[in-house]
Amino acid sequence: MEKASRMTKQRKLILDVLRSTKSHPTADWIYNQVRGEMPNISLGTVYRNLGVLKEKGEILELNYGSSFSRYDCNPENHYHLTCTKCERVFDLKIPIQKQLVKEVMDIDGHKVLDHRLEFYGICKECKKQEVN
Amino acid sequence: MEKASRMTKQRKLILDVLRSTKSHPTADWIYNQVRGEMPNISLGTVYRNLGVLKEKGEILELNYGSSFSRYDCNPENHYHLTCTKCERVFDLKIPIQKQLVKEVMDIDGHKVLDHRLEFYGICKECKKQEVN
DNA sequence: ATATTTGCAAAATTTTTGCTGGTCA
DNA sequence: TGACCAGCAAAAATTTTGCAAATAT
Repeated sequence: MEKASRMTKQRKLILDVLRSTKSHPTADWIYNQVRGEMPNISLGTVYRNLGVLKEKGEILELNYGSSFSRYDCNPENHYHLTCTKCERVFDLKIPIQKQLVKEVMDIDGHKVLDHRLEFYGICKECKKQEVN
Repeated sequence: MEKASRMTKQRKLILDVLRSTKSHPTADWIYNQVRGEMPNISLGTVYRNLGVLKEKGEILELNYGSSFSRYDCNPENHYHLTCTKCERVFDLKIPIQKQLVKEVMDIDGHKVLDHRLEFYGICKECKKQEVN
């Protein structure tokens, strides 16, 4: 059975901060935000709580294409585009591609439990500023 | 214009080691393999060369779903399945999903230059050993 | 009451970098 | 010959962990 867990002030604050932004922040960014409200919180606590929240399925850890993780308050699988110009990560509206899972099972014979799809390119906003 | 680059003994050996395996090894694994042949090579050199080879488009760096990178001697985009049981990474045969790129451009309005698709699950071999 | 969590600091892990001398083309 | 590269070792960057005190339920 699942381990008990408490909703401490720290954990709640971390979750609130993550839910209050549309960006996909790093642990360090979250740490700095949270410190505004709770100056003595430690970075270790932030990491531990992000880990717990991830285990409970309340958030996602994104560690794609860089040496550090970003976190996402939306635990449902969805896809992202990382802008190579401004480095921001955007949620995409395109639907989950369920047929891919079937395809991998049929063609490659593995049992698929999960998948991640990440795009890289120039975001809508940076595109406007591009000279042709 | 592009920077010149030399095929040093070290760089060649690193590339050969990477090309000789179907696994998707870490820098440290490559380092240890290469040391068998060239005991004085340094880990820094391995990292530097993997970086150069990646820049030249000869290999891929895979940094998805873990805290460290793996490397792939096949520089063409292709998809992987990471087995959550044996931790191995498998190349998949399913074709590149070009329509996804168009979908992201049409639905989300970003300019897509590249994409990565990673699957997680139980590989063909581990599946056999599973009890039902 | 007590299992869980915190803050702190130290350590672990993975990767990068400065420097000086060596080497490929 | 001269830009590029190697080895070494130290540092950087990110994340994890041990411990004693505090806290949520």
